[in-house]
Amino acid sequence: MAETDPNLMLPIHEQISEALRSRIRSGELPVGSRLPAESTLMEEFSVARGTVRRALRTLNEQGIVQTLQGKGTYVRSGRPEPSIAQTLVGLSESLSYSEKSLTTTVLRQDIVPASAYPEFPSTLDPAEQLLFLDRVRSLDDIPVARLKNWVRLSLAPGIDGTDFETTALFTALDRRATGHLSSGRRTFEAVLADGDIANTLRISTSVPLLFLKQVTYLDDGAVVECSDVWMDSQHVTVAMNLIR
Amino acid sequence: MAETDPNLMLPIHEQISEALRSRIRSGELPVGSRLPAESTLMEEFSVARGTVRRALRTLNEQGIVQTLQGKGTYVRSGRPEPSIAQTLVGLSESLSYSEKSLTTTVLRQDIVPASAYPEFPSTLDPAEQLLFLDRVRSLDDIPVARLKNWVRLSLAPGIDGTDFETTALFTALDRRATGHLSSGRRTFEAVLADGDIANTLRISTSVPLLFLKQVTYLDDGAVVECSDVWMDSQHVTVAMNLIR
DNA sequence: CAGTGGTCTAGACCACCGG
DNA sequence: CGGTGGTCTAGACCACTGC
Repeated sequence: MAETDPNLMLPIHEQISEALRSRIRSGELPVGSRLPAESTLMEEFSVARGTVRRALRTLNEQGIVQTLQGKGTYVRSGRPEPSIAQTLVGLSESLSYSEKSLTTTVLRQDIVPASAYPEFPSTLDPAEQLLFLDRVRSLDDIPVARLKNWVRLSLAPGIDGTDFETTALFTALDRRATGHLSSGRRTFEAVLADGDIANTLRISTSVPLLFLKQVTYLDDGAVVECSDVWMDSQHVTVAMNLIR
Repeated sequence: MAETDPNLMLPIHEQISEALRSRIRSGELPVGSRLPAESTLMEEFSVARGTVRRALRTLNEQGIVQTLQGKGTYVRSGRPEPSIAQTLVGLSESLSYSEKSLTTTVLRQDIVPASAYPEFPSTLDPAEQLLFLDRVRSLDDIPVARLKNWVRLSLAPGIDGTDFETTALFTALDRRATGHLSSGRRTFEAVLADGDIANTLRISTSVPLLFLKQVTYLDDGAVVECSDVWMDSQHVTVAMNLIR
């Protein structure tokens, strides 16, 4: 693997996976076709087998190819459209695939001490400042989701000046965070709406809601943000695509 | 790594990841603590570094630990919920990471014509045979999930002879399906239990349940199975890990 | 600086698949 | 059977972390 610009130096396994991705995009490796055997790729890229396998692992994890023992590695049939749940994106990024108009109303946007939210999923100095965001998302003017977010201001300085009616939280985080957003975790539960939630979603308290708890991590493992989301599944469904 | 029973022979890296999972469950490795360094684990298990890394990779993918360059591998905060959602696995595969005992009761196991389930997510000959499975999953004898599955017998011949109290559906599908399981799709909703569901889960009809609709595809894109799952989120939480 | 994980090599043996 | 991927070893060098 030649590499001309030292600034663009990427691990060899990433260069290989990108080269293969490119062949798949161009149609040189059509859907359903078999990739060259690992031994062939070793020779072609002049690397050890472990490096080829590391590259193929990435493509498998991305759902681009599927490796079958004793048979080979095959280009997957057409990639499913981006799903809301599989990669780390904000709710608005995923809902925006819909044709309906998405609007956001900010109910509260305050700076609070960490002691005001002891459930924050990592231990904080009680005096640390958090940005508290309380919003309602509507599709075609029907409220469908209530979102409460807590953001560590020390890890996203200046984010409190954002207009969150027009800017998605993830967009602001990408710009302001001291590190890169790296991973997240979501849990799903079913709950009944409490009075406050029911009011803003204009439903009764006996309606079951989809409740998501989310945590967003930076590269270094620090929790930069966490959120509670209640969704009315009569109006929005959470879907995800899965890879074996 | 000694291995006495050749029938139970598992790859060494899986034995190591299970050993570490067990230490985490038992509290020997508490939340937030650092795992032994890879070099230490090499000595302890008498394996090469690559094998240790393969084991840690599994735990990372399952969201149980988080590895940080130059620092170490840490036990993740939060309950170790099984991450059912990121890769295509059956419910039992994901719940089995819990320390509780998982049991399955089969309520019905019948062959029905496709006409009996018009909601099947692909167009079928009304006379085609489907295996209908109706099961209850319990953790420590508390019923936590009700599962209804419809499997196309023509794509998984002989699967109707399986004992589904001891064999997971995905295990049977892996063995019987005419192609490889390749992908799937899940949707999440919150619903109220109807009378029948409430009875089997021993809850009232006003309890909100997590409702999952799932579809499983083969390599060639054919729908081989679909299912409806109701889960009591007071007892089980669905979690997923997300990568940016 | 020492310790950690990330990458990479060059071999080896095995299990699975298909003809 | 030959070809494929799955596992595993025993090294090596490097980048990042924290003291």
